[in-house]
Formats: sequence, C-alpha cells, structure tokens
Amino acid sequence: MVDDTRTRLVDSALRLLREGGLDAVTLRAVGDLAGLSRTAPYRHFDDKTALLAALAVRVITDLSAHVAAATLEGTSPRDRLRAFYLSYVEYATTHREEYRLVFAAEFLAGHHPELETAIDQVTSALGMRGPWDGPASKARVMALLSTAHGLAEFAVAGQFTHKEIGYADIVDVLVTREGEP
Amino acid sequence: MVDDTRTRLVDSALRLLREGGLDAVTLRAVGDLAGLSRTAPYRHFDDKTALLAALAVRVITDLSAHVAAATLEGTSPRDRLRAFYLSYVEYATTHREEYRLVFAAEFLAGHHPELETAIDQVTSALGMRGPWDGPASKARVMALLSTAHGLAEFAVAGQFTHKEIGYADIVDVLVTREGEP
DNA sequence: AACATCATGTTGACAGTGTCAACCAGGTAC
DNA sequence: GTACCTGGTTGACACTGTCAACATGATGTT
Repeated sequence: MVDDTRTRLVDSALRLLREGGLDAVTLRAVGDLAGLSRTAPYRHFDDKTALLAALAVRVITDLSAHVAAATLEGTSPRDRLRAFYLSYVEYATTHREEYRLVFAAEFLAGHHPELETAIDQVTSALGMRGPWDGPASKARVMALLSTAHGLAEFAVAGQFTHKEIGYADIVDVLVTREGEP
Repeated sequence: MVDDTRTRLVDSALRLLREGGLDAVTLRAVGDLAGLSRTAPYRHFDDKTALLAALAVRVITDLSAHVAAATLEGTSPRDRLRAFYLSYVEYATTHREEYRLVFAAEFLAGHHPELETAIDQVTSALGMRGPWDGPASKARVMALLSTAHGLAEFAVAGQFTHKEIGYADIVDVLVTREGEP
C-alpha cells in the first residue's frame, strides 16, 4: 500500500477523538500515537483541518453504512422510515465525538464526493427509487436528512436526557405525521 | 448598572465573532476591544467557555425573538409554520457565525432557563396552546425545532448553495407534507 | 477615623498548540 | 553518478488559555 502511513495517521486521530474528544486531537499527539514525530502529519496533510476533513469522511462513510443497513431491515415503508431515524440518532449518540466533528469541521463547505455517495446509499435504502427520482425526490431526501440531523444534534447535546420526552417520542411524531398546529 | 463591564465584554466578543469568526474570539482580543487588559474577562467569567455560554444565551434570545415575530405574521396555521421555518433558516444564514457558536459550545448541555423561555416564545407564536399542551405537544414542538435546526445547519454549511434545490424547496416539502417513501 | 475586606483590575510567567524553516536520508530518473 | 523528489526529523516562533502575584479603590465594621 502506498498511503499506509496516511491512513495510520487518521486511525490515530480517530482513536484520540474517541477517547478524549476533539481537544485531544492535537497534531503532536496524532504523530506520537502513529509512532512518528510531531510534524509528521504535515507530510500527508496540508493542514490540521485537512486531517480532520479526512477523519470526517471516514466517519460519514461509517455512519451512512450503519444507517443504510438498519433502514433496509424495515419491512413496510413506515417501518423503514422509523428505522432510518432511530438508527441515525443511535449512531450519533453512541459516537458523539465523531458525529460532532463532522459538523464542527469546515469540511462540509468543500466538495466531498463521499457525501453524495452516502446520500445515495441512504436514499436507496429508503426505497426511494424510480418514481421518486428527480429534484422533487432530492428535496424530500434532504428534508429527511436535515430532520434526522437536527434530532441527532439535540440528542447529542443532551436535550432529551432529563426531559419528560425522549427522542423516540419525537420520531413517533415524525413518522406518524398527523395534523400540524 | 452593576455589571456594565460584563455586558460590554459580551458585546466585544459578539463583535469579534461576527467579524472574524470563532477563531477571532480570543480572551485577549475581547479584553482589548473592551478597553481592558487581556485577563480582564477572568474577573467576570470563570472560563472562556463561560464567556461563550453567555454569548450563546444572547444569540438564542435574539434568534427566538426574531423567529417568534416572523411566525406571528402568518395568517393561517400553515402560513405560520412556513414563516417559522423560513425565518429560522434566514436568521441562521445571516448570522452564521453566531448560530454556529450556539451549537458548537458546550453550553447546550448545561441548564439555561433562557432556552426554555425561547422555546415557549416560539410555541406560543405557532399558536400551539390549549388543546396542544401536554407532553404530546412538547414532542411536536421539539420535532419542529430539531427539523428547523437541521435545515439551518445544512444551509449554514453551504449544502444548498450550488445545488439544484434550495432550502425553500425543502420547506415546501416540510409544510405540505404529502406521502412518505 | 482607622482598619480590614473584597471586587476589579493589572502584569509576568508557563505550558501547549499550529505552523514554518532548515536539514537529512533514501529511493528514482536521467 | 548526479540531480531530485518523497517522507521524515528537530528547532524555533507567535499565539493561546490560564494562573499567581500584585495594585487600588470602594465598602463596611468597629
């Protein structure tokens, strides 16, 4: 493999992120954990944010695979929708530091093809094919994704921990969409 | 006023945030802009995060006032819902650094009464009173808020800038909620 | 009136951090 | 055999959050 050390650097960064949060991901620590020196990351990434972007790509890939797999298990369309929401939030809350990184980093602004791959994966898992294609369907997918993301961030921020309602209640509201105010 | 300098420090922090992003908000710069010395903030805030939390409270208060006012202008319930979503996203995109701060800071984890005040304000602006009260209504409000937040963050991250769909299309989907996949 | 206390402010210092410049080894290309 | 690029190192720099020590004025107590 040509870029072995590059992936090893991302490995180290991921481990540091999981164990100590974003603050623990320092270039020196990353190099150290990879068995290299402090400035070694600079031979593989322009910047610290470039390293974090690579890390975010890995997280997104993992997230979309997890969500797509869980969504496929639903039998009815409504079941799949519920599985989509629940698995998304579940992933975010069990990988909270990683999930936070994805949206804290600037990388969402740049163009990353993995993002569209992830969206496609989830789209097909939801069964939105054929008649659902086209821009109208894209808007619907983005609506689902942003809803899931908002829910996940509220959950990660601990907004549902000591409240009388949990995110499962909210998923209920979202899935069985009865009248609005 | 007793705590004049305290609010002046938050003023300085807000201005720095607006002009240079979160990176520009350094304790030294805050003290400097307030006409004080570098460590002056430590006489009014335990921590840098404490200062940022105070700043986040101010942003949230402003955001909820803006959204509540815009929502009240809607005539029909569906109009109000659309106004809610649109004004929320509009505020986030026109104050992107401030909006980012609110969810980047750790302060959402702590208990801040202003948060519930803001939620109440938006709830009443949406006209969710009387029969809508109770935990079922709370879940519905949280569903609305997390959806708006997810949409706002996608918009702030620039996910809709060069795409064939904009966030207005997604609001359409959300407001006129027809069949799911 | 004299004294102690406290809130508010200052400067000095310290450990970390991202980043760059300079240098070094080894493999590849001509 | 020589030039050059890739991947790697150490040294240094400016900047940051934070703390300790010190100043100073107001406040309150006796």
